Amino acid sequence: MIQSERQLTSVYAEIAVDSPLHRTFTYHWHSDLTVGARVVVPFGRHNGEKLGLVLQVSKDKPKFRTKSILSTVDEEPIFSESLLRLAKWLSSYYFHPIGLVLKTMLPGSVSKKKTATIAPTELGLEEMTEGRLISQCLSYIYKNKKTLSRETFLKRLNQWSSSEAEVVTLDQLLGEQLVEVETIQKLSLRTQREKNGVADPKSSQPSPVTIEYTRGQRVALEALKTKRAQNRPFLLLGPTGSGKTEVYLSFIAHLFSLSESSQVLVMVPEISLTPQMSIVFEKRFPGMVAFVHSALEDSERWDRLAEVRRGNLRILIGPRSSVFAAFNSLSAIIVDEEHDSSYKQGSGLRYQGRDVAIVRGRYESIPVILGSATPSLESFQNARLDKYQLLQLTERANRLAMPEISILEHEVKPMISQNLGIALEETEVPIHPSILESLEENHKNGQQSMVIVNRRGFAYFLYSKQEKKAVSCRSCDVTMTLHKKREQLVCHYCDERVPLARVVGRNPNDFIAVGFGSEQVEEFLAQAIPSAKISRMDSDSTAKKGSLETLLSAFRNKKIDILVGTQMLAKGHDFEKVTLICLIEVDRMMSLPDFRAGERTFQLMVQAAGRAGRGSLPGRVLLQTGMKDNKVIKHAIRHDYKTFAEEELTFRRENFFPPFVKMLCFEFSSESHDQLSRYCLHLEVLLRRLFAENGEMVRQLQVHGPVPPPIEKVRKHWRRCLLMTSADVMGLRRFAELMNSELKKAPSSIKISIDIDPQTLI
DNA sequence: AGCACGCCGACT
DNA sequence: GTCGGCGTGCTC
Repeated sequence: MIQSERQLTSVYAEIAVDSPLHRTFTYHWHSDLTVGARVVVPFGRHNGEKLGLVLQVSKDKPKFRTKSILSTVDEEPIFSESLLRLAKWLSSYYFHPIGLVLKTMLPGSVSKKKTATIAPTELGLEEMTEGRLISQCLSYIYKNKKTLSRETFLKRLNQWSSSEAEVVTLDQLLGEQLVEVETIQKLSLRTQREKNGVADPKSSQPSPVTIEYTRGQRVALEALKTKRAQNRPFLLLGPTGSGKTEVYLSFIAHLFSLSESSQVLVMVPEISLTPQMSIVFEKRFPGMVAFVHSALEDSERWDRLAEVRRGNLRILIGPRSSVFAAFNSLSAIIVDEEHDSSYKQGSGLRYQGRDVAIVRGRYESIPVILGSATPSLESFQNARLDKYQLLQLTERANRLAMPEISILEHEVKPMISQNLGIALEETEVPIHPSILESLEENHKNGQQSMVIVNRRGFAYFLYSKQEKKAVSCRSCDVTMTLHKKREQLVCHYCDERVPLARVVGRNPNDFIAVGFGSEQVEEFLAQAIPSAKISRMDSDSTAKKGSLETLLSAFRNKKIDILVGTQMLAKGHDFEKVTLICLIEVDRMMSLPDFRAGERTFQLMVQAAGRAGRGSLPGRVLLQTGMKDNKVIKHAIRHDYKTFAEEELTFRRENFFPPFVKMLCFEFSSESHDQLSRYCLHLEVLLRRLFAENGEMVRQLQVHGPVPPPIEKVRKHWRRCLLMTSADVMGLRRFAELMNSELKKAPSSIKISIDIDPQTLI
């Protein structure tokens, strides 16, 4: 009877397992299963416990033998149907195993604890039956158990040793092979603590506001309200200060007025996750906002996301990973500063959060709004093609003119090549005298300034006159950056630190610090303008938890006169009192060997300029450059995004760059330079063969490489890149799939990863 | 990714 | 003779 009942209710489930395999597995279970819920399954020869996710349930018995699921975890699905669909899209689009995709989408769900257990060996078991002292010890420790955690084992060993006044050590027992150590992975899962189970959205209302909207804001809002169901993303193009945030807020309020339960996802760049952002939203939507960021503990993040999933919190503000959050009733996605590079994940599942947002919006039939003053050319082109609906804000909401950008030409000293052995002179910070003057004047007038330098540290590198070369990192093929205050040389790629004294030894005069970074500018300005309080904001000075907030509030409260920092400064912060922005050295950024160098420089300049004059006083921007005739710089100075974009698009079209072609990059890395270069030779043969065999597919395909990237070695791993571009998206994908299956045969010493739509070519 | 099986070099 | 290198294949 029981047997037949079991057979009646027995189900077979397609499970995505937490392992890097591009396939799913089938397990059985004795009662019904929920699609989208987590389960624990036995996996592999040793049936180790692994986390799985139910993708599909079927009553049909498969032809092969199946194992049974060990236990179910969630009663309610943790992934909705559309999120599962998104997971499958991610897996196929980014060539990433479905199990790992799901794991990435659910951060903090598993914490794998490795527990060491100690078990008696066969010899040990025999020994226990003997009467010797060591036998008594073993029997005492184990009593009736077969395995013990290392902890318990040691505790009992200690107890026995002290009571018997005989010391037996673990090493001794191991040495005599009476016991052995095993490590097992214990799966520990975070579950939903269902509070009442039912959604209980905070019944508070948006705070009433009276705002005088600009014409642009009114038009944009009207379009959002009337066309939100069109299933076409919006691109909200608006200069800094034109009131994009107000448009978001009003639109959200509108959505909330339509439905009591609707929720909104607001994606923001990692760096602008400052308290400021939360204050604006919290003020307008009190008690309705959940805020997640990378610094949160897993448990904290999990709890906040659970509140969103239940529908108790109605707005989620978070970085790129928040695009995976489960909602009770999601009704819109907003991607603020959509051009920002932090939307792209750099390792593992290398997704572009903005693109994923677009796909999710499509799957859930909800509007997606991309906002930026300087949209990515991909998005702008989509707007030109009417794939996105363009909404434009033209005037600044506070009626202030955009800050004027003035150029200060400075002599471009040729960058010293590290190995040429050219005699070097002591370098100094090449800050234009007028910049210094202006900073001083601005300070005297009681106003605040920012100086943006796009490199942290004190000096680019340390040059040894005697050896005629720069000090390099031993794990990476880059020079190490001098950090003077910490008296260290730091590798900005692997973070290795070497004390300065150890490098310089007894003859510091043999070394010259070349180039300058934020630290040196800070020091230089402190000397040049002693009356001003100068601080620095970069990833070094804000590494400690809470220090960013401290620095920001100090600056906002005018405890700091001049803030020196990296690009971090240019993004999103709204300081009312800043009236002068100095951009030092955008030239190097412009000269990077990447087709997006111009786009990035434009974005940095315009974003930085947008920081000035946000309050009642007009702002000013000083740009120090040796490239005053450069078109990108010219357009940036006039804040002329459209002309810049049109010209840049022409350049991209003519040179077969995105958005006119699709790009993907295979990355090969290995600790052995030899094996890597040998494998790359093999790759070339393989490529030639695949080209010969797939004429039609490769017609528009351009392959570059495999070549060593500009930085060939990182963390002791040598690298090669194989870049493929094509205007024929399907052809490119099919070829990549073909390549990918061939690459499965690669030796294990070669690590292979694929970057779809790479953002940097480095 | 792990993990085991399997086949060839330098050591007790 | 064996320990151990990493190539290869498998995971419901």
